Amino acid sequence: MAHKISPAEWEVLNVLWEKTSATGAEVCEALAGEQEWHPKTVGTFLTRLVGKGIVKVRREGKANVYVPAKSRAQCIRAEGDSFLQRVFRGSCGPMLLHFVERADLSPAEIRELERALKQKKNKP
Amino acid sequence: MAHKISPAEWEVLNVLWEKTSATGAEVCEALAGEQEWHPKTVGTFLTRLVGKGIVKVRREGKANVYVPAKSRAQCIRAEGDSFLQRVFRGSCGPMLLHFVERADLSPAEIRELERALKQKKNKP
DNA sequence: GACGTGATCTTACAAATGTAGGAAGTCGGA
DNA sequence: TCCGACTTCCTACATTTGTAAGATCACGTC
Repeated sequence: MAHKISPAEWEVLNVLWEKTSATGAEVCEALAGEQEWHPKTVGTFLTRLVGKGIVKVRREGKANVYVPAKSRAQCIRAEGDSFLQRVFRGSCGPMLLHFVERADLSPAEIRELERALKQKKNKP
Repeated sequence: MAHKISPAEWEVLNVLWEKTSATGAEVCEALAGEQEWHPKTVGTFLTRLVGKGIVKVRREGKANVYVPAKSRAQCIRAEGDSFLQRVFRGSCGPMLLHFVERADLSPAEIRELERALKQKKNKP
């Protein structure tokens, strides 16, 4: 948990988790349109992620293949906790209320949330 | 929206919003126990916040009084959006689900959330 | 086996962030 | 009025982050 993940690194990581593994060029391509990053810039982020122990690298032919070393859920948990602490001083209720009021949710998502809440109510 | 609020600045801002206004020493005191910051460090954060236009300063006697220039809600919205984008790629549903499942909610909070969801359902 | 083409590794640098030290201004008292 | 105790203002410095250039290395081809 030591190292923090920067916003740019999150972008890269999201691609990696989605594809389960990728080369630098692949990451770059996947981000095209969203983030116009120079391949070398992406390379830096990947190297840094490896340095932080969040991504592992393996050589395959002439290119490196990067694969996440930590699960998405794990990182989300840490980042979510820190966000909650920072912005809402740890109060979950108000935070959820804020997002629910602001969110753009499909009926299906609303139903699922209601289910989750009901479940929460039943087991203390 | 130009300037970003750093984690340390959030701590300071939270105090300011809570007290509606405070001197450097007061902020420092309010944070004692949570964050062991040197008064000069807190001073730097306050000055930077003023520089970013998020806080206004007014002289009162021998000390400066700092008062937020932006509403808490305004800053929370920006930070929430950025968090949502960065970590959940903008998908509100999964984000909410994550927090609901992980949250520690009182029955009252759960009821309020359910109410908010119901309201959401009724007006698309 | 030399060469061009990509990809990686090493290095750089500016802006932001965390953390203060030192100089200098200001108010309450001796 | 001069002192001491606080405060603030200016300055500093190490890290982290965003953004890449230059050097180098590996592969397929001639």
